Amino acid sequence: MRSKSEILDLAILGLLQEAPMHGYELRKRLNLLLGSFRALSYGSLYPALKSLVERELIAGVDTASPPPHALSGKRARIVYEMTADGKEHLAEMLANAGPAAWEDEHFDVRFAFFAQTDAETRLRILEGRRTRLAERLDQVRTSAARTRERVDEYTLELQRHGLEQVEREVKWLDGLIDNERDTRRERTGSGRPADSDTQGDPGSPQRGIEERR
Amino acid sequence: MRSKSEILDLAILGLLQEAPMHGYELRKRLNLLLGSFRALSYGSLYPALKSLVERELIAGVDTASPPPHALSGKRARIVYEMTADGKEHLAEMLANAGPAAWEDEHFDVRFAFFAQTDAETRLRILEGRRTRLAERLDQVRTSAARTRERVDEYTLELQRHGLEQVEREVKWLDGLIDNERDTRRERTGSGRPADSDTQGDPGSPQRGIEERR
DNA sequence: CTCCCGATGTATCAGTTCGATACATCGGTG
DNA sequence: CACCGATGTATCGAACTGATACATCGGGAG
Repeated sequence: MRSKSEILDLAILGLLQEAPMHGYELRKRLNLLLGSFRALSYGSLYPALKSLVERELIAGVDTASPPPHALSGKRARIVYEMTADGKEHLAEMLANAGPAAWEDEHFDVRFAFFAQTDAETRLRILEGRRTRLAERLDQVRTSAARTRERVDEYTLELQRHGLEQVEREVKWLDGLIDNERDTRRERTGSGRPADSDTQGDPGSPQRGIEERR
Repeated sequence: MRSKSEILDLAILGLLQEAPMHGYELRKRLNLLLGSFRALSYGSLYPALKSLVERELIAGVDTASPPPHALSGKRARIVYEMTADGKEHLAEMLANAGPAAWEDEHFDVRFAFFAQTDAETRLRILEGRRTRLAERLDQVRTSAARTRERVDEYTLELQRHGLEQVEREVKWLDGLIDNERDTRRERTGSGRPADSDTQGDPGSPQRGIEERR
């Protein structure tokens, strides 16, 4: 009920934080933000925008009507921008890392806005996510062991591949967590900068993700 | 509209092909079949079952009522089994590899029933899926190149990871495709009638099944 | 210059799916 | 024997999707 719309609110506010935008663009940015696909339909977006406007977390400005004097050749569109309340609300959401934050749908969005999230919360979310995945891994492996004999090879291969994907994701998370810890350690002062990466391709963001504000 | 319920029909029929089952079990099997998660709710399952019964593709037998003589201590449950029409319908669906077959939701299910699918169709689906993924990869890379400068490192990392996952999947598909081709060549190639198994379990992924802890 | 077409843009609706929940029985365990 | 978690069937309202309608913009073909 709330889960989806809540995370959608967060995503919208997060994007509007960077710059005011109109619906169409918002949708595009949202879709490419989330990895690759996962098309968000207008049927979700517009109601969400409406709700946000009603709650006065954002304000919609029609570009066409306001200037009666200047004949802005521009097409009519509604540009949304955050209000003060909206900024506050966003900050709250970003600071709060409830157990929902590491479920599938939520995690990607939360991660996408890590730059606006404090280090504490980042770490909490990453670790929560990791635990969640490990849990799932365990569960699947157990039930897979029970059905081992009764399934054909294709099904088996599908499960194996699924498992591998999740394992890969866990490793990815481990890299990110290490990175966060290193950054934190540097910040809190102790000597060793923990310099070189263990491998050439941990692929995680190199350091230097500082908060600027 | 149809897309989801159609694939759900296929999945149900495919499972019932193996053995008659009741709703609860069907759901469990379905959920662990599909990789790991992706919970299917009863709100979808029961209506689907009802529809299938109406179309007489399956038949539901209440285990409790039939035997008035034997006091079967068994709990009341409805076991579903395929009808002749259902088997026919399933065979049709399995033989048909429309362009929908390699979309995200469909592919997993189609793959899960590859053992019941002929080699021709298997190959078509695998290749269709591969093309689809490559397409997506291309698209994402292009749009990513355009936005490269404007996004923070976490967003970048998220996209990079997403891309990597898809690339990995493409490689996986390549392996499977090669495997199918080899199997096919063996079959059509030199005259070794000894190999003639009725329908294909043979090829299948050979790498996968290694030890689990 | 004009016409057409694909991209941009806002918006809604019917049909589906989901999450929660209700209800009931079964098999253990303390 | 009382509790409790797993098994089992079933439904409802809220939410989401895919399709569609409508309109304007920019640019290339003729």
